[in-house]
Amino acid sequence: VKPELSKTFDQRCYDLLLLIPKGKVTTYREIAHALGTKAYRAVGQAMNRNPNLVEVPCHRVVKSNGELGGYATGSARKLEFLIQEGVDVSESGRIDLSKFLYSFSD
DNA sequence: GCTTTGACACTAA
DNA sequence: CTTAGTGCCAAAG
Repeated sequence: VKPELSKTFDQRCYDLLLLIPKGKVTTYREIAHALGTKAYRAVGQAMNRNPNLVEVPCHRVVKSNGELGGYATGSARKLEFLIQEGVDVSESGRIDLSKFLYSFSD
């Protein structure tokens, strides 16, 4: 993927989110990596500020350890969305990244 | 332009 | 498995 440098960091994050196929998830780490930075937290900040939950599938972004992480309107919504898209979430609220992780490596 | 704020990650104990 | 501490970096105040 070739992020457009003219856009803001936040915008680039959103662009990457649009590449995530349905039924898959990615991690804050993967996004940061794809952008060539280690701003894991800044990625989360971008999501948190994202007012537009319908344009950007921010619910497909989880922590690198497989936990759900947070969500602007409540982590419960995030869980529902993921289940709805076919992602298996274990009882403890974890996702098997070896099966559902989408990488931006290209 | 410096300080604070986090939807995180990693290591060590 | 859990807790505690450190690092990270863009955006907002």
